[in-house]
Amino acid sequence: MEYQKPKGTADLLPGVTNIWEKVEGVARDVFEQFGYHGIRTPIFEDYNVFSRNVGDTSDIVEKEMYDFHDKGNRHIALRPEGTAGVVRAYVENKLYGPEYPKPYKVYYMGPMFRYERPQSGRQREFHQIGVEALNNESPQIDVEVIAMAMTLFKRFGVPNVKLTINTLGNKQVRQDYREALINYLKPHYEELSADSQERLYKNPLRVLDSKDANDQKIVVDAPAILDYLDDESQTYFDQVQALLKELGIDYEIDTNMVRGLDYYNHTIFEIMSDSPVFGGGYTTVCAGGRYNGLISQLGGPEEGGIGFGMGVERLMLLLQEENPEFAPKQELDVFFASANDEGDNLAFKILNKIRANGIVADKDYSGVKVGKQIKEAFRRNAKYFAVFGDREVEQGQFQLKNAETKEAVDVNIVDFVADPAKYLR
RNA sequence: GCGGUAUUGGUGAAGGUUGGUUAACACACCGGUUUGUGGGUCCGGCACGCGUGGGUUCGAAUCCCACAUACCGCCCCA
Repeated sequence: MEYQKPKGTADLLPGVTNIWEKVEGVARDVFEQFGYHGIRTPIFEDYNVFSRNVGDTSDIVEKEMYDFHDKGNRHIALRPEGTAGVVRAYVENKLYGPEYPKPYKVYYMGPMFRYERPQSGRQREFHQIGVEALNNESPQIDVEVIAMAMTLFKRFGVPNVKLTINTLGNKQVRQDYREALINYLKPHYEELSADSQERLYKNPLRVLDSKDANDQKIVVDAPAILDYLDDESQTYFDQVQALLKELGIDYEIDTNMVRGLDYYNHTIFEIMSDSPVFGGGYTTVCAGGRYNGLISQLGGPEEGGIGFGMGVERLMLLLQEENPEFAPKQELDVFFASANDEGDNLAFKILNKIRANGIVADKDYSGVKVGKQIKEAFRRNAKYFAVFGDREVEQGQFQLKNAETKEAVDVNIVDFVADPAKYLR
């Protein structure tokens, strides 16, 4: 093989693109229903848009960013996530102005890039569907965003997912808690796994969701963030929970749930699946949270925001397992076969006429024998197939056959072109 | 970034430990049997090559090295 695709990328071919397109279509419908509209921001941004805002304690910035210097010596990075670019666009276009709706609600879907070791459901070029609700600090919006994500999974036909929420509190809370956690873990330093020892000062919250069994034992008695919430943060979290209950949305609180990106605070949530495709245990397919402070950090006003991102590749795995019938089969209304040149020319002309009526139609272009052409009709899932042979064409007709019932009728060409749908039910 | 397993036609793959003449078998596909109506039968065709590049050898899919990619685990994350 002379050329192969770059590591961690994928070719999506017909047969799977129909599933992707259906997923995107369903997502769009749901988002629009909730008042969100599409936004498309660049796939690459100034390196600092991500490095200074996504967070420099996260590996995403430290070692997973796809960055380079362009011919003008600008430091560019392929976007590793969606939020920073959207917020940058929000600020740059002054979408916080009085003439714009508040909150400003957008959605996006597209490729993201992280330089990491590929595994099932994770690639270097991967895709996310995400939403952002900017310019708000209302628990109602938190719950709306969560409800929207849950609705999405319902519409995808995979209702067996688990919602987990937590709060990180405001900036001060986060700081206090971080300190308390370090103080708790310090005496256990020698017992911690090597990974966790490293995490202790860099990002102590990460120790909480360590997979190491011994770490987990230590963490059981660690202080919980809920004990460090101030009144404001506590009230906010209580309101979010109350609203979730009002909408009848089931959830769990996981005080050990943390976030890979630095900009989060207050409400964070994940939607997880324990589908066997993920090889046992829960895997996150959708994650989001609030990021008050990010907008001002990027040069905008002091406003809050909240959003989520969904990994499309993981969603595809889930869909394939839990709802394989999700995407419609590709099929034809009618396929034209012909026995001679005259019939073939006739078929070509009729084909292009009835397509204008919205009929999904195709014909043979290889000139093989009629029998082969008809075989092709079945292979393509045609509902009907038409045969243009000597006998029929002479009489201004063709034979139309229902592929399922095998019922065959001779159809007058003029009548057929006038109202093809009548014959193709 | 670290560790492990793998890579043979359109597909599933046998073969590699014991290097040696035509790379097994099956499916799919193509042609014929059938100048006109899908799946049946029978006949025939279908890898000058075994991820890529080197090396060892009289000779390599088989042994050695490097690289690439895929998959699994860690890190991390959606």
